[in-house]
Order: sequence, then C-alpha cells, then structure tokens
Amino acid sequence: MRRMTARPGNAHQARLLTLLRDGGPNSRAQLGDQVDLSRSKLAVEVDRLLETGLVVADGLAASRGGRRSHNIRLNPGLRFLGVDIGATSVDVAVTNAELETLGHINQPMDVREGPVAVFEQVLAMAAKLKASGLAEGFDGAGIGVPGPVRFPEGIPVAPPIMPGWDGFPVREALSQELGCPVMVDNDVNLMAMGEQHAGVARTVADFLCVKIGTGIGCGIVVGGEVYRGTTGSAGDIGHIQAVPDGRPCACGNRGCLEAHFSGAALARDATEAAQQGLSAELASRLETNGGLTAVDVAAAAAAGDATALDLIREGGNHTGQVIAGLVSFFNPGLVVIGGGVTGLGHTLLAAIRTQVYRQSLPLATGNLPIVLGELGPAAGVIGAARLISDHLFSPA
Amino acid sequence: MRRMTARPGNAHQARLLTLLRDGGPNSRAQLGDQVDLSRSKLAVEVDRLLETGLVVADGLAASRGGRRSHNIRLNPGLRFLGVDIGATSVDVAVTNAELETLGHINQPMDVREGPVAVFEQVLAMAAKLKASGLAEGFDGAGIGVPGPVRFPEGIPVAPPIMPGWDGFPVREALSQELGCPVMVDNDVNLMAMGEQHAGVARTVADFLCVKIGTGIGCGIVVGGEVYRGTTGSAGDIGHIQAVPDGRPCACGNRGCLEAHFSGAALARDATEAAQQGLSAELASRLETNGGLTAVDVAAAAAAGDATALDLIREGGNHTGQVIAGLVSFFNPGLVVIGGGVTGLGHTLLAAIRTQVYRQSLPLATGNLPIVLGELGPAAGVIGAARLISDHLFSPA
DNA sequence: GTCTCTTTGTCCTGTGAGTGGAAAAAGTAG
DNA sequence: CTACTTTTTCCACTCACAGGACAAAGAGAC
Repeated sequence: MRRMTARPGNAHQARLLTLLRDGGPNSRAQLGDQVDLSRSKLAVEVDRLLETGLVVADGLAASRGGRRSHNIRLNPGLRFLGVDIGATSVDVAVTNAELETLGHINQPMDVREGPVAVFEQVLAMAAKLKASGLAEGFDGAGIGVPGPVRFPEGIPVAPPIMPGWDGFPVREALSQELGCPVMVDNDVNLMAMGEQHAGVARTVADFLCVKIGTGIGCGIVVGGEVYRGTTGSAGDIGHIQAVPDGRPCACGNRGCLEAHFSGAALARDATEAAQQGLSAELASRLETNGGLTAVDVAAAAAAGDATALDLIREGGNHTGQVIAGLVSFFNPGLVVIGGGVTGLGHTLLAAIRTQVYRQSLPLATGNLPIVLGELGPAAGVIGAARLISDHLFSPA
Repeated sequence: MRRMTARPGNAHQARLLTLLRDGGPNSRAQLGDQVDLSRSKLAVEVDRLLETGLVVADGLAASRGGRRSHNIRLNPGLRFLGVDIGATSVDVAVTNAELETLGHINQPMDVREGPVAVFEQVLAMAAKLKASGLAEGFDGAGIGVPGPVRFPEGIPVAPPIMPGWDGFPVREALSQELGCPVMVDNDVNLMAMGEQHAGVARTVADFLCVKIGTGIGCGIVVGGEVYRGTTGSAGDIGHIQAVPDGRPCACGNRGCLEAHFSGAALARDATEAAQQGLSAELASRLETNGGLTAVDVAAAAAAGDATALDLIREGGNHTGQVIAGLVSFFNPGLVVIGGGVTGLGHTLLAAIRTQVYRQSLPLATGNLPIVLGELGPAAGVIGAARLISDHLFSPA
C-alpha cells in the first residue's frame, strides 16, 4: 500500500478523524449526531476524507429502525510506530490508526550508547515488526526519550542521563530513516498521553502522571493538553529536594528525590542492605544474579522480606512528600503513578497516599484519586502513537 | 450615562475590543493591519460595535501619508470597579475600559468580620469613588478574595483565613448590590493577571506569581491563561512543607512554608526577637507601636538591623526552597514576587534567587528572571478590572 | 406478502456572508 | 495646482452552507 501523506484540510475534518480514531467505525448518521454540521456539509467533508484515502467505507451498519447506513472508518491499512526509549530498554510498537496495538516488542538497551547506536536498534526492531506482517510501512512515528526535548524541533536539550544526545536532531533523522512524519517528546509526557488516551485518565482534564523508572519524572496535563514548560523541562521533579542535606546527587546538590528513590537508588540501597547482611532474601538474589535491580526488590517485597518493604516504604514516603507539594500547587484531578517500578505496587502506592493525604489540604485532596497506571509498559508507546496521530490529524 | 449591557456578538468583535483595550484608540486601518479580516467585514463589525455603544468614534487620526483616518476607541464613559480584599485591608479602584486606573483607595479591614460587613465597606468605598466624580456607575466589577474560589459561580470554598465566607455567593450578592456583572477570583490570581496586563509579565506566556502577604500564595499562568486547578485551589503553596518537623501550623501539620515565613509569621518572630532582647531596633518599635508587623521588620532591615535582616534572609531561604521545587516542576519563563511584604525588597529577593539558582537545574533556571512585581498594591485591582473586562469582552 | 412508517442518503435551490475591485474622498509632497 | 497615497465606501460576484424535497432501504404490523 502506498503510504498516506494527506492531512485534514480543515478543523471539521480533523474533528471527524479524531471521532473515528477514538470511537472506531461510525456511520455517517452517527457522526452527524456528534458534530454540529448540516447533513450536506457533513457529506461533503466525509467525501473529501474518502478522497484522501485517510478514511474508507466499511460496509453497512446495523439498522437503527430504518434504512441501514454505510459505515465509515479510518483506513485500516494505516500504521503508526510508537517508540519509547527508556534509560535501559526500548519499547517499539505498531498500531493502526485507531491506536490499537498490533505488535509490541521490548529489548534491553543502554541509552548512553548514543543516538546512532540506539536508532540502529530501533530501526531493526521496526523492521522486525514489519517482517512479521504487521505493517508494510509507517504513516507516522512518535518517539519518547528519557530527557527534556525542545518540542517543536524534536531535539533533546541538555539531557542529564543521555550524554551524546544533546542537540541531536532526532525528529529530522528518524523522519529521514523511516520516511514518514515523526514527533518527539519526553517519555513521561508520552506516558501521560497514553494513560489519557486509553488508561485511567480518560475523563480527567488536569492531572499528573508520575513515572518512577531509572529516574523520576512527572507528566503534566492541563486542560487535556500536555504542558511542557518554557524550555521543555517541565515535570523534571527528580531533582526537587526531598531530604535537606540528604544524599549527594549526580546533579551536584544533596537530597534530591532521585538520589533517595528511583530505580537506580533502589538498586543501590538494596545491594548495600544485602551486603550488610540485613536481608537474607536480597543477599541470595544478589549472589544468584550478580547484582540487584528494582525488580529484585519488588520480588523480595512480594515474598514478604521486611528490608525490601522498608526500602519501598521509605522511598514512597519521600516521593509522597514531593507529590504532596505538587498537589497543593497544582490541584490536579488525578495522580497516576507509573513506570518500571510499578511492580512495587501497592506498598509504594500506600506510602505515597499516606503522605499526600496527610500533608495536602483537604480541598485539594478531598476528591483526589491516586492510582497506579493501567497500561504498564504499553503506556509509553500508546502515548507515542497518540502524539503522532494528534499531529497528523490536525489541519496542515 | 446609561450603563452598557452589550457584549460582543462574535469572536471578531471580541478580538477588536481587546485590541482597543490593550492598544488604546486605533484607526480602522490600523485595526485592519492587526486582524485578518477583509476591509468590508471589518467595517461591518466596527459598525456593529458602534451601534452597541461599547465603542465610539474619536475624531481623526494623524495621516500616514494619505487621507486621515477616523479613530475608534472604547467608550470613554465605561467604568470598571476593581476590588482586592486582603486579609487585613481592602483596595478599591476605578478604571476606564482601557484599564487605566482613575482612582484608587485603600482601607484597613479585617476579612474575618465576614462578608456582610466587608461588602458594606466595599460599597461605601465604591460610593466614595463615585462621589468624587470618577464614575456615575459601573459596567462591571472584579473582586479578589484571599482564599480559594469556585470560579464559575464566584463562591469561596473552604477558605482557611476567611471564616464565615465559605459558600457565600459573593458574585451573586455583589452583582445585585452594584447592579452590574461581577467576577470573583483568588487575590493571587488577580495579582498575576495584573502583572500580566500592565506589569513585568506582559510578554510571558507561562509564569508564576508568588504573593507573600499575611499568607503565601502563587498565581499560575499557563499559555497566558490563569490556571485554577480542579477545585480552584491551585497555587495554594502556603502549606507545602518547607521544614521537616518544623513549626506547627494552623492547618494541623508542621513545617508549612506559611508557618515559617509570611506576614503573620514574620511579625511573630520579630516580636519574639524583640522580647528576647536580640534587637534594640525592633524592641523600641515594639514599645512605640505596641506591636510589630512586617512593615516594622522592613523598616528595621532598611536601618541595617542585623536581626531583622536575618529574619528576612531565613524566610527568603525557605521561600526560595519551595519556589525552587516549583520551578523544577513547572519550568516557568518568569517568577514574580509580590505582595505586602515586597517592602522587604532586595534582601528577600536575593535570598530567594540564591536558593532557586542553586537548587534547580540549569535548563530550568538558565534564562529565568526572578523579579519583584512592578505594580505593588495596584496589581490586584488592575487584575480585577482585567478579569471582568475579559469576561465582558468575550462573546456572550 | 403487503402496507406504512422510520431512517438514511442525495440532490438542489435559496440565502446570506464575505471577498476584492473600483471609485470616491481626503490628504501629502512638490 | 498636479501627481501620488491612503482611507473609506460601494457594489457586484462568489461560494459555502442550510435545509427542504425526494429517493432508497429497511423495520414492523397485520
């Protein structure tokens, strides 16, 4: 199939496309119920969309008591690529235009190997997905990277954990390689968009999405739109001070949240505890694997290990402390906790909740759910697909 | 003059009104340069605005090298009332439709006396401004109150320092009394709007406006619009923990920012210091006035009193600490410091700057001005006028 | 099966908003 | 006084759109 290059010609068409994306196949009549257009106008716009090939006819719909209507749907051949580059692994997924995941693969990888090496791997993974028959090509791709991004240009700026990526024209380069439009954003923002599109945040306009992975970040959604800040570094909460005169952090300060709780910090603390003989469980895992990660801590905690539980609880307290401040400031309608460390699950969540509900004022917390993300590792790639579809489904 | 009741009939008219508000009198041709409308269309919309009386002809403009054009301006008889209710005083001002302050009075008053008593005083002050010939009536009023507000209805919700105001229909009641449309908002949000309209934040889309008065609050502006949060309590940073296990706060927690630094806390600390004989300057002021306020501390600091300077510096450190966290989170393009305590001036500002620049990451602080508000006590009332004009100048 | 009613889809015309050219009006510069 | 600008008004033409009329297609009653 020839790749689609068309874009909606006006706001009406854009609206119809998003309705079809979020609501699946629809009859013309059903579409008419959802938009405020005359039948004639609607027919014209739908015809134009059919001409572009973005949308295709799809048989007859069930009768609603009279003549059956012809269904309309987004071209089922459209394919979006969602890429979520984490600090230590990459997720790549293919979706259709309705953002349903058709295939998803994950591979370990160190982002510090630099953009060239990483892209090579990403392209190989994309090729693998293609080879398995899920796609013949891509109509657009969304890329998440673990650091701040100058959004309009799709270029990482001063990313602390991605040496060698600073200023690299990710959008430009991948657009060349993939031969399709590309949008780049911070991985945390994409997770937020994912949870908003298909997860727990579907109905909330203002919410926070805290991602605890190798580092800690926070996606901010205001009025349904991701807020990125003046220089694209909004949500960078890992270096907020959680403990006065606390642990030294890579950033040069002391007591940063990230220095006290994150995938990396947790691994370090667990190793230390194991070496000091505080936990037999952790020590045995250390010996078996030759090293500990957050996953080991999660497993130990699940097995009832007191030391592991303590580590999680303490980290949750620090995180909750910081989130409490953000809740007072931002007054969100929902807080989503996600990221690789969600395996820590309810122990972590309970600690965070305790802190937030205790420290923030009732007006802000009164009706504030604090929940785990619903999509797990899929959130990032779904958000990435959503990012590029938002771009392509907006008037040129 | 009969009060205006008209509203713009469409977005074009609304746009023209704001251009005239922010740019003063303009010729049709100049307006045409700023909006994307054909001459004919522009003429039609201008004529309609003239019909409503919101806009009047205003003689001939200077020639730009050809025929002189007829000037158009907002009706010079329009009057807005800006009311800023603080914890301990009230500001009331009259502006014209271009939001120029025509008269401004301030009176001490305790907000805890309740809405009825306060409104009596506000109405008296408004009457005084009328009596001095500045206005024959008001076309709209903006009201700022020191606590969270359910914005659409204009009703305070659970305001900590305003017992008796919870649920009081401020908008409704004042609209009745004044006989004009009224909008109500948090005083901090209005200060932010004031600085945005006529102060230091004119060109910035995303900024924070920290008001240090009897309490501490923060106005949040996202994309040029005030962000109020899910329940209207966004920016309530006074109860963010600044000192672990610090001073007990009225809210029931310990170590809240407001417990360590605010007008009230400063007065208390200064009194304590004076009584302990730490500062002759403060002690003498205590004796003279029978009590100390933030103003006394400011004066003592200006006179070089070391204890006063220390108090300010320490407070600034705590405030800066909290702001540093907000800067990391929000990545604003500007931070404005304002409120009654601005008399503390550059000592305070220096302490805040030091903390923020040290604690937040360079990407967020690199190009981040932290400045004092430009409008002082006028910010609130100008913001209030701006609030109601935004409301009245938007399509009905 | 047949008849009637409902829903959907298409066609078509009237309307009204808006564009842009042309010319008139009002100045400036020399 | 003349030539050139800028502003404003006027007007005819275009074009998008709404909404009625009608045809197509099915459901349900009898």
